[in-house]
Order: sequence, then structure tokens, then C-alpha cells
Amino acid sequence: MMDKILQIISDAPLFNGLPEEQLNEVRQIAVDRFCDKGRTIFLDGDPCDGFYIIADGRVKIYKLSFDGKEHILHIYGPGNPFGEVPVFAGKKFPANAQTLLKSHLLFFPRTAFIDLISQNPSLSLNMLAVLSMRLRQFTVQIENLSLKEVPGRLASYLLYLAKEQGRTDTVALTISKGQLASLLGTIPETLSRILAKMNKQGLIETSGRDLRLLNIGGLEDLAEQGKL
Amino acid sequence: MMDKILQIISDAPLFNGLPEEQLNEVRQIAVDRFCDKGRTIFLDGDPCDGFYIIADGRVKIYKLSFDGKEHILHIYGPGNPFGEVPVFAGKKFPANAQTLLKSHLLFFPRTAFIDLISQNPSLSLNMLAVLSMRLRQFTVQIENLSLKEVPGRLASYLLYLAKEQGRTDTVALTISKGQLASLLGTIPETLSRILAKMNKQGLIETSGRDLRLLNIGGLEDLAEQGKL
DNA sequence: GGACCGCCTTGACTTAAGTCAAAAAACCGT
DNA sequence: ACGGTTTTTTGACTTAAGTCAAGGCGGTCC
Repeated sequence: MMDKILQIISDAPLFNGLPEEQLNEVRQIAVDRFCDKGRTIFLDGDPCDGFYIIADGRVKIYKLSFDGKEHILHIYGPGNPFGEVPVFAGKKFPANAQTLLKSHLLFFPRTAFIDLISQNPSLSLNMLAVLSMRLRQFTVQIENLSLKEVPGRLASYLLYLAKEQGRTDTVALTISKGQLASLLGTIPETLSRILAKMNKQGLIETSGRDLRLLNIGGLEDLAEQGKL
Repeated sequence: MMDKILQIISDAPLFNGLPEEQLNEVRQIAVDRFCDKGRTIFLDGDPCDGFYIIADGRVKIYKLSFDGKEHILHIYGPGNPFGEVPVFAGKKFPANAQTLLKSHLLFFPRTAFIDLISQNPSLSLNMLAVLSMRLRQFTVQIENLSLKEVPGRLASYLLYLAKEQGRTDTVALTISKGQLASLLGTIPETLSRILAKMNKQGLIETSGRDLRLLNIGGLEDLAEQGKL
């Protein structure tokens, strides 16, 4: 008899390499949670009593400005943990989280999880690795925001997507263009104009959410230099 | 007979709450390193074989753009660790590090430190807390960069400094204005103009590196709204 | 004291990107 | 296929902030 939740836990990078016995302990403390699309999971500043792993679906982590403008920090899919920061420091969520699709989440209560980590060096090293990778991503994001212009950020993102999807010629956006704009730290109008310009320059060819990358070298230059 | 290095280790937040015996183990693996002002400690992309704690001095962590523009991510002082990310993931430094002052550093070799962490749940929880706090700071930085204009970022920074220095009326910049510009994601000319404008508006009064905060409420509005 | 150097400021100009408004296109459920 | 909503695009305009260039201020080292 197979346990679906145990299967998800076994596949998650966070629990990679743990012996069966410890996976079972992790499974003991996991709590199922199902969410419709567009459901808020937590808000910036909410007190935190645990973190999540996505079993299925998609979640955006985002910040809001005073006047309601949103900047997306991450978009996570199956296998990704989120909301771990306040488990270890600060006790409050540093950003908002909302489902982009109908999603199945696993919730891990704070104190039970800390107990597990304390007894479990390889789990703690896995968690250190997860947080370290996040920090690395953030340094890239900050570099992009402050050192590159929007076309450069877009080019970086397209190349990242191409690598992610294992293609060199075509990529399919997994999110709406409006959301992509928010992820790149800009607005839909600007993104639309830049895509149009890159079309005209022969760098890409767009059709809906599918893009053909016509000039990888040109995109790489753009991503590196940050300017057109 | 007192050991200065042991003293520094005992005072560092990373080793907070560890029993004496474990502090001694940490001390065993620490390596002294002295650096003059302006010395590069590591460069973005360098392979990493350990991380540092500042015993004394000051270090900037920064990214460089293609054409040499710099963005400062952090400025760290005594007690702060830096360069931990590649210890746990990725193996290469994600940014550059350089001393701003003559500094005394403690170096902790990667493998020895990982051994310690594995045997030592509270050390690993401390490290998780350090990384989590960094992630929290980064979310704030990204929020500032993408959702606030330069005046708003400056106001946030001044209020942060005031809190840091335990004052409400006066703050002293600990870095040059040029470096502050780089920390805020802008350039010296822009920073200078904004300081002049805030002077004219009666928000602050500048004299060299000392600033008087004349209107805390106004600064808080500015920091929150991100706009003038 | 005076010449030099780095840091900071100011001015005139350019430009990337945001705003507001409206049209066009894609998407959805019935 | 239809009407209606949402998403995307386009246009005209504004604005924050960067660039380039020139002065000013402040320290310090003979």
C-alpha cells in the first residue's frame, strides 16, 4: 500500500538522501492542505507556525508596495519548499504567498520540524543548502535589478527558461506576461514594448506564450551587458 | 591566560549559546587572517573552501556590472560572518568581498566546519538562523529596489541607521556618500541631489557625514510610500 | 601657506521606464 | 459561436534617474 504523501516527501530535494526511517518521521509531522487557485496562503508579517512544500500546483511569493504594486520574488512548483525563513529567524513571514493554480501543499509545523532537524544532521545540511541556494538566487536578482535594464533582465530570464526546459530554440512561458513583468521588476506595458522591440531586432519571435529564440548569442550579450 | 580568538568566537552571534566545550572545538579550526584596507578577500565566482567571521574591521560584499559599476549588497562589521553560502551550496562565492578598513578575520575551513555542524544541532540551528536573517534582509532590499524610488530607500536607510545607533535625532554615516549611493542602488550625483532636496524640504540637515533628522514622521512616510 | 588629491556637489542634457487611456487580442463559460 | 471578461498591445505624455562635464570643498603632505 503506497502512501502518496510519503512519495512526495521522498522526491523533494529537501529530503534528498535521507534514510527511509527518517523519511517516515518527516511524514509523521506533515499535514495535507488543498488550495484553490488564487488562494492566499499567508501574508507579509503574519506569524508563522510552520512552512510548506508544494506537492502539486504553483505558488507565487511576492511583496506589495504601499500603493498596491506587486513584485514577484519567486514562483515555486512541485517539490519546492517555501515559507521556511521565519521557522529559523524572526517568526513572521517576510512576504506574501498565493496559489497560481489549484494546489496541494504539505505543511510542516515549526516545533516538530525543528526537533527533527536537531536530531538529524543530514536534514539540517539539506536545509542549509536550500537556504544557501535561495541566497544565491537573491544576489542574482539584486544584481539584475540594480545593474541591468529591463531588456537585460528579460534576456536573462529567457535564457534561464530555455535551460530549465532543456531547449535552445524555443521556450514556453509558464506564467502570464503580466506576471512575468512583475517578476522582472517592471510593468506589463514596458515588457510588451520590449518584446516588440526584440522582435523587430530579430532576437526573438513571439506567438502568445511561445517564444522562438532566434539569436542566442545576441541574447547572451544583452543578458550580460544589461543594455541594448 | 585568555585567548583573544576564543573571546571573539564566544561573542559572535553565530556561536551564541554554545557550551564552552563546543566553543573550544570551533576555536580549534579557526584560522587568523589580517588584511589591510582595500584588500580583496574573494571575487565573485572564486571557488570557496571556507567562510569568514570579522573579528575587527569592516568588509563590503558587492556585485559588479559588466561595465564596472558596483552595487554593494552588505557592509559587515565585527561579529558578522560572510561567505557562508558556498559552504552549503554551489561551491563558488556569489559576490565579491573587500575590506573597507584594516581588518582582522577568522577563517573557518569548509569541511572541518561541516563536521562540527553535523555533530552539533545548536550550531546548525544558529547557522540556519543566520542564513534566514540574510534572506529576510534580501527581501527588504529587493522590495526597496523595485518598489521604492531612491528618496524612499534613503529614508529607510537613515531610519535604520538611527535605530542601529540608538538615536532619534542624529545619525553619523559610517561609510562615504559614494558608497552609500552604491548601497542604495544609485550613483553619487543622484544621492547628492536627493540629500539637497531633503534639506530644502526640512526633512534633514546635513553637515558632512553627520545628519540631523528633523522630521522623523516625514521620513517614515517617505520610507513607506517610497515616493516624495 | 599653498598645491594637490579625492570626494562631493551642481548644472545641462539624455534616456529608460512609468502613467494614463484606449484599442485589440486572447480566453472562458454557457 | 457568442458575449463578456481578462490580458496584451499601442500611443502620447511625464518623470525619475543616469550621463557628462565642470566646479567646489576639505583634507593633507611638503
